[in-house]
Amino acid sequence: MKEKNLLAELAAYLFSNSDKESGRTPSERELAEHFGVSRGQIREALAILEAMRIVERRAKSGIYIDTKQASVEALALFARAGLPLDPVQIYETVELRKIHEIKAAELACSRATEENFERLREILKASEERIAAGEGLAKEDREFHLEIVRATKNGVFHNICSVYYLMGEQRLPIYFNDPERSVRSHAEHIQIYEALLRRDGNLAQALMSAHLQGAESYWKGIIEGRWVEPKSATLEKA
Amino acid sequence: MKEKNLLAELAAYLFSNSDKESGRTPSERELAEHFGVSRGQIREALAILEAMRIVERRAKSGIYIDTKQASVEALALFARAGLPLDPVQIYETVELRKIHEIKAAELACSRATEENFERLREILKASEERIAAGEGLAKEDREFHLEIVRATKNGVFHNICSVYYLMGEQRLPIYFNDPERSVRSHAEHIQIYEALLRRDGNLAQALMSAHLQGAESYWKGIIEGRWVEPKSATLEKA
DNA sequence: AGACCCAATTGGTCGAACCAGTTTCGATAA
DNA sequence: TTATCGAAACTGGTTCGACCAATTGGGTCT
Repeated sequence: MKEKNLLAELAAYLFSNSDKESGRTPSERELAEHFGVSRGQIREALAILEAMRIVERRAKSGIYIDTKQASVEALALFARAGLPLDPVQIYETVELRKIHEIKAAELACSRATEENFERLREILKASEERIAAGEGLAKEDREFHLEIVRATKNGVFHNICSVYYLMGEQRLPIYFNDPERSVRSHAEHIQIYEALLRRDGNLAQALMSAHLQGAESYWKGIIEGRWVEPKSATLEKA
Repeated sequence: MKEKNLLAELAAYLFSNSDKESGRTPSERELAEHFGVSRGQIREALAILEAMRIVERRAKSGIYIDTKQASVEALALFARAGLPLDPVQIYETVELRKIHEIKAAELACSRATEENFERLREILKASEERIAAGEGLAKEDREFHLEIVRATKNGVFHNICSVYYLMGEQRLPIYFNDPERSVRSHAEHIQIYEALLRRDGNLAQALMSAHLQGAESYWKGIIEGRWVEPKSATLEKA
């Protein structure tokens, strides 16, 4: 088994192998030896981690990590890398989604073009097929919601959403494990699509709000006690 | 004069010195020679640029840049590095701010703690002093708005806002060049603060909405023709 | 004109070396 | 015993040179 993702492994290693007091981590040379790669490789990964504000490299001193705070970029990275996320942070992203998407639905009503509607139809069709096959629709759900953001024609908006949507990526499949949930979501998506098509801003907002309420309650329930571990068993209770 | 920020210079260089068709940039060895640094240095910078999705390194082929799209992380980086931002993107961030902060004001009404109010008072006091000194309040403005987001107690929300607030950082001083604008902003900040203190969510929302409308109109005016260049004269007309 | 082949180029990786501050720890002095 | 000081080990920062294998591009042969 080759190490596909040095970045993720390194980040995880640094988190667990750092001095709890100072945050000081093993040296570049030690890390290089531990991972069986050259120092250059380690430095490249550390440069990225530093740019993401995850670690701080102090010349002639050492590498320091602040385990208490994680930046957005860090969260996005972790999602990409498949590292576990704090359930509280997941809930927070859902709350943020609500803020974004309710407004996005309204804006999309006045700005969506035929291209957007075309994409939405494609996504809904794919969703239908997936449900017919008895599968959950994690991927299609994300695409549907992102396309609505895209329809606002605000590039920065879309970029930001793309980044933090990745955060929920690994948890989404669990949410859609329940087939009934997929069916209900799909039905709501269709309603939202129709509201957009009718350019009915108020209705679209209301539908989106109700649609997201489900997910919010779900995650809220999880952080309030009944936390279910998906696959990996190496998650701290935080 | 030493090159303080290789990353920014490299990014700028790659943008201008890439093949318009394929997006292919000079090789690592050429870049190293051009900037007078070792290949390792270039590779480190390229690793960051790649993590930020600004460039793509294809093994045994070359480095490619997609000048058409820039990710959020790229925007944040550019803001940090002091590179010019597309005025359209600035307007888009202002629109996004409206979405975020109106809701943030509402949430803050129910979640703000004494610590938040304390900070807000400090910021308002600093604003007053700055205005009394006849200066614009760029920094205090950002701090005021960020503190409200912080009062929502949603860490992810705060992180994301911190990131893209950096984008407007360089333009903000221009906005507040007009002393009258600083005075008006400050007065509105006080109103918002009082609404938060009274926990009046509806009022806080309304005030925030009106407050941000000014900035939105301002930037909208700029992207619609009358674009004023601040200091640097090396901005492409895009 | 088209198919083919080979040599130059390129990113990926490694290791050794040197520099100049920082840490660490043991020896020395109080 | 405790505090202080100094030297050695360690650390990140940076450079150079080398090798690999796949891609690329130009030239050649058919």
